[in-house]
Amino acid sequence: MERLFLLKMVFINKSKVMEKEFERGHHWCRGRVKGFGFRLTLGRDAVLDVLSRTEDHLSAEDIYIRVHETYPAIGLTSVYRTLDMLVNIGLVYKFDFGDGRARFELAEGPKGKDHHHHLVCTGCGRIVNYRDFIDEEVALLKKAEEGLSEKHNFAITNHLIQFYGLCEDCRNK
Amino acid sequence: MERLFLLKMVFINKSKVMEKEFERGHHWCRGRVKGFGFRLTLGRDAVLDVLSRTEDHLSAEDIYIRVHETYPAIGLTSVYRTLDMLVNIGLVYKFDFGDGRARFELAEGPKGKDHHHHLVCTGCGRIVNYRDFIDEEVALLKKAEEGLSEKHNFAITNHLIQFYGLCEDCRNK
DNA sequence: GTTTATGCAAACTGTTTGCATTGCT
DNA sequence: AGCAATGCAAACAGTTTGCATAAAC
Repeated sequence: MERLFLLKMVFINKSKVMEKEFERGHHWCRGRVKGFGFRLTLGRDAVLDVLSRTEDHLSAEDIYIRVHETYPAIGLTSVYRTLDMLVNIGLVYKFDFGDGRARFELAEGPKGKDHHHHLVCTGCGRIVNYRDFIDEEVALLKKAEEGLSEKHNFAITNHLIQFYGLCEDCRNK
Repeated sequence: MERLFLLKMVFINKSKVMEKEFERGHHWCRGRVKGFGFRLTLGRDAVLDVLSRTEDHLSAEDIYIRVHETYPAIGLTSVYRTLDMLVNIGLVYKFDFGDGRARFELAEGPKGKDHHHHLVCTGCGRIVNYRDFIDEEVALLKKAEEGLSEKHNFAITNHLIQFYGLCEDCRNK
């Protein structure tokens, strides 16, 4: 009960503070969830909140831990189920960076898509978002998509680009 | 597997590989394995043989089953350990297509690199190799690599491109 | 004869599922 | 009220590890 109250207060305070233009992340997501006929529960809202507040690439357990701080009632299972649902409705992307656990990030911010790709350090696993060369990539990929659709009869919906290498720290070892 | 050791062996082995002209099958791989100081066992040879005979993207268990046909003494554990070693020396690529199991393919055929990327059907999991637009992609990626190396201080060693979509069969359902 | 590689079984890890209960709407 | 969503524990799948044995070199 009191944690419900606490959670509400957090939201209220945050809203007041951030009401301006630095929107409190995921309001717009809620309509999307409901729009698909899913119920907007505290757990789901908390998961969306965590995702909307970070640039990191969180694993299910990372998310569970962070949500747990403000909403301790949540179980890891629900995090998995929520993420699965969010991926299915296209609100969240699921990535694999080769370390055996899935990573998640919001597909879209309040300001629209934030198209970027990932730079993965094969030494320490660090992941960097980059937004350079995106225009050229998109142009090329559009072309490739058209060609591949025709040649292989695929209806292409998505693509993935990742670069692998060693970050500065790992190179100096 | 110590990095230092591997690096040394790479240089020593370079000439050996070059002097051995292109032979049939996976003969050329053997020198590479030995060159790195590993023993060429029946099991390892059989794994390489399976990989060299297919265009498919086999999982560890797929490989185990195929090797088992000609060399029933092999255990799944050895397949995993062999693949791990082959990935480490760069003879094999390891991929993840999102179905929860790793897939492997020979990095290089007797005729040299066969640079290609993958088209993944999200309906049935079918994977198609494509070799179109590779030149343009490589040109763009080279450029991106240079820029990213500089900007994010990464020494980029590799990249991954995948397209996702629905194949013809899955679209008609 | 050394040292590396192997097979087996058991451990591990991330994820999924069955089921009784809770709690949105 | 009614049904979707949840938590817990147990199941699951792919992969890894410990250890005694076998086999390359």
